[in-house]
Amino acid sequence: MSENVGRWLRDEIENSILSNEFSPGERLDETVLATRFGVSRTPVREALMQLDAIGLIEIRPRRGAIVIDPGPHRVYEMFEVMAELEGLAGSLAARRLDKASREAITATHARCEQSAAAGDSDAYYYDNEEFHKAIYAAGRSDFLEEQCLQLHRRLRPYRRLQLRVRNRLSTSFLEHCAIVDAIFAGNGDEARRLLRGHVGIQGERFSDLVASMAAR
Amino acid sequence: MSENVGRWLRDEIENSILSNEFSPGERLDETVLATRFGVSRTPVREALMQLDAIGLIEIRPRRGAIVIDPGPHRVYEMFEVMAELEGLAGSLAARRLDKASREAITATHARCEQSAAAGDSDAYYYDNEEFHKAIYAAGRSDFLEEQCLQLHRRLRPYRRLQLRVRNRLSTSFLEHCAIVDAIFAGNGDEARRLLRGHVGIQGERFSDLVASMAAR
DNA sequence: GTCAATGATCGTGTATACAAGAATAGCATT
DNA sequence: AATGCTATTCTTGTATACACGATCATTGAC
Repeated sequence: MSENVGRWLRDEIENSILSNEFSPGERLDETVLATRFGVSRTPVREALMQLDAIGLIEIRPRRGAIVIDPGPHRVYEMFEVMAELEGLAGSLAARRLDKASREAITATHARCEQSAAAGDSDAYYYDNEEFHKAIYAAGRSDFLEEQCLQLHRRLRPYRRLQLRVRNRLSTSFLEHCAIVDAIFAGNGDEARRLLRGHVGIQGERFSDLVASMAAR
Repeated sequence: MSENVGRWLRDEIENSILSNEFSPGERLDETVLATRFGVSRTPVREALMQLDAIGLIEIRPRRGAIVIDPGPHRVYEMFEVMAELEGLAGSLAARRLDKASREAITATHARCEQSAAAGDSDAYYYDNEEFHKAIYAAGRSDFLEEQCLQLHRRLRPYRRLQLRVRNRLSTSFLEHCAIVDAIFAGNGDEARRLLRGHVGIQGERFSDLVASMAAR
């Protein structure tokens, strides 16, 4: 638990939203949350204000807070931006790669290979996340890394859904291989291009996303 | 004034920070702010929590809030990301350009031409902002537009400093011309490339930035 | 029977009071 | 004289109380 209750609540509620415990459109009652977490309304309000500032919920004056529903189209737009940022991270990584980052990428890539070979979708989901985080870090831009992590967090539930699509696991891993090659070869433009394709949602994958979102 | 005091205060304090009325590192005393704005501490706290969530200030437990100082390096990183996002916006604009967006770009571009010709740096600063916003909107991605506007806001003071550099005004406008041409020609890749170059900070322009930041 | 208006109830918005921790200053001791 | 410890004060963190607005239900009129 964090040292101040407001921040702790923010993380707690944020996780609840991102793990779909609070569904989009659902109203978040301050007193209910307060009693549930055993605190007063004040820190709850502070947490909600922060989540509103981040854009996870919307506080309508005198009408309470509701969880924002991004909707398929907006999620698509978020993936579009995510692809761009990851592309930048990849190109920077290719240019600035140092020993530690190289090892981190190699290690996480190896773990992805194992879970992909085992066909373990849940394990791959986690390892894949670590792989991408290793690339963010390798870009050596604190701000970019933060932006990537933040967007990644918000898109996490949808990434998980994507992996459920048939054959996506092995395809994803093959793309990883090419990305690693490009980064290690110092080929920034290629790394950027590959990551954009890897993260972005094109063509039929958009309908896959919509379908899996509807199936929730 | 917004309908709820907390949000109004957030905007107010945010503007004060971005216009350098509160300098980086400065402590923001809750009671001082409360009396200054004629409200109680509660909405002040809510505003500060939100600014903390956005990343403009830092609240250290039991030690109060201070304005974050990005520092030259981090500002550089922010411009790097901004360049990438604007590049994406430009490429989308080239692909999806409709009549309204085309007219908006043409109009703001024309105003830039006037203020550039007049050598009016302040007017150009404003018109340039509108020009870029027109491109964000032309991309037809709500999420991307929001991200661009948010980053633009935070970089606003530094953009202003940049324009003070000698000859930057006419150079900037020439770059605008090429960007408009690329977008109107439907050449997304070219628009992306040009915007990246236009917004990003390369080579000596970084030292210009550092110098102007130190001169504040 | 349906629609509108008014009142009651519930929930948010702001203020204030109280508690706990951190910083600073003063005093004592080495 | 310098350093460390303690006490006081100031500021933040949390709770509670009160007020205003919104929504919903009930009643009355058309």
